[in-house]
Amino acid sequence: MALPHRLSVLDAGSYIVREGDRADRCCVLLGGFAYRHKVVGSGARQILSIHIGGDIVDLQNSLLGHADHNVQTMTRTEVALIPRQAILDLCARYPAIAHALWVDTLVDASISREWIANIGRRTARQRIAHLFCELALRQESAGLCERPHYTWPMTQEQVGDATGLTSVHVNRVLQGLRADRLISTTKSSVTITNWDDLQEAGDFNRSYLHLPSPRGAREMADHRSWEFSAAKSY
Amino acid sequence: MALPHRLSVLDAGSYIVREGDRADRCCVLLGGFAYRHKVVGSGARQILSIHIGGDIVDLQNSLLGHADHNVQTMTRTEVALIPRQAILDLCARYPAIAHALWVDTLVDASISREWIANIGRRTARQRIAHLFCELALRQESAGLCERPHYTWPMTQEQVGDATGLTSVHVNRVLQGLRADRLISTTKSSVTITNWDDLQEAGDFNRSYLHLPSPRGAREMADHRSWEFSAAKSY
DNA sequence: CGACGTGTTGAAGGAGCTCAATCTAAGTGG
DNA sequence: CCACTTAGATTGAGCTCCTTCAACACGTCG
Repeated sequence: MALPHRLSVLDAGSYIVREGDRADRCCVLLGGFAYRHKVVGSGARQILSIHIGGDIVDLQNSLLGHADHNVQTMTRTEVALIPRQAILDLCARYPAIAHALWVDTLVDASISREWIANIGRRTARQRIAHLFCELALRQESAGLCERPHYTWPMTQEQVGDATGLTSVHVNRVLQGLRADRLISTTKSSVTITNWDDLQEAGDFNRSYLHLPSPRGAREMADHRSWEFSAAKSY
Repeated sequence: MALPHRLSVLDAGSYIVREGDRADRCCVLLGGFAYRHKVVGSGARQILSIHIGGDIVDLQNSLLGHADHNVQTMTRTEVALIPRQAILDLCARYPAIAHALWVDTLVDASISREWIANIGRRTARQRIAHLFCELALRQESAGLCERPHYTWPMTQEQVGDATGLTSVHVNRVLQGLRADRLISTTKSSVTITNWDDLQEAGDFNRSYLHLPSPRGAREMADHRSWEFSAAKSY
């Protein structure tokens, strides 16, 4: 909050960044949901990632200079817009923060890789179940929801655009998941009735999210050793 | 070369990193080709990215602490292995290098995003044509090849694993591309007979690669301004 | 109340898959 | 230098998962 920033509330469907934009500010999602997407030549849309409160949605664009994809809100959202230069200065002044932000973008990249595998090599049912697991676990880990109830902001068409399917097929697969009592849905929420089976159905393994876990303690130690080295240098 | 490192020559098919490994060193590809991949529950493999001489193939893993995917050589390669801590120290001492490496991983992430769109929303023919364009352009830009002849280290099965297709279907699509005189292939090379048409066939737009271009001068200026800010802080 | 966004359903078709056989070229050992 | 092996490329036939197109249902909101 000490950084210069501007708070803003956006309606669902607003564009935060458009492909090709020169990125002069960086957007942090304070509440609500947003997603990144690209539009291919045929006009079809591919959703690249989904973002929840707390996510930095376009640090990538800020650092690369111009946006290579769109960022759009999925629900009404509250965002903080931070000038690009403020982020750069912050990173220059506090190497440990730079490191933390770097790691944040690396986790983001890890999620992208999992999505490549998800879309490239899994069945429609697996892809959709996997998406449910990911979003639920991330919300839970961010302290936004509690097992087994989660916010589900996506339309079936958006699920299709995220998984490389059509909305019609998504509808049929969802019926299957409901019939098998893995999930139950309302307008804008999901209940994961059976976590174990849903994970199994989605071939889901949380490790790619790099969330804190029993192994967290060791990673923490690593980071500390890095700060130490940094301190040595000055 | 001033960093501590160990040079090594690896046969085709060697694993550089395995999923789950604790990453204590970072691998730079000096020559040859390598690829990242994941294996999903069904046993199918998805290739996540392809790497050429000069690429840093597992900076991500080094910084995240443990590998979330495999890295394997595609041809005989020469690599330099650098201790993880040496990279961290280097970053702590020279913020501008840290920034450059960060940007390198961001470009990597941008390529992953394009792959998501490629696999999720393009036809088999588009996906494969797109892959040809990407690899050719990256080789050219790295000064490894000259238009219109490129090294092509991939088997048809690997092309399938990269594009989410089967090798049988890749074979048929390749026949189509050859018949349309977009490419011609030998054992381990491609000639792109018609760049314009291949780009068109692959719905390819180079911007996601963030290569130097007419707009490069301006980006350079941005980086310099960042260094200035960094200098100010000390 | 009508319009619109979203979810649901049916029927038909096709892009890409599976399985299995065959072909080719480049080793490899004797 | 040749028989043998093997990895990869090629081909055919049948099938299926998912798409396409089109209609309809339902709730919300101005």
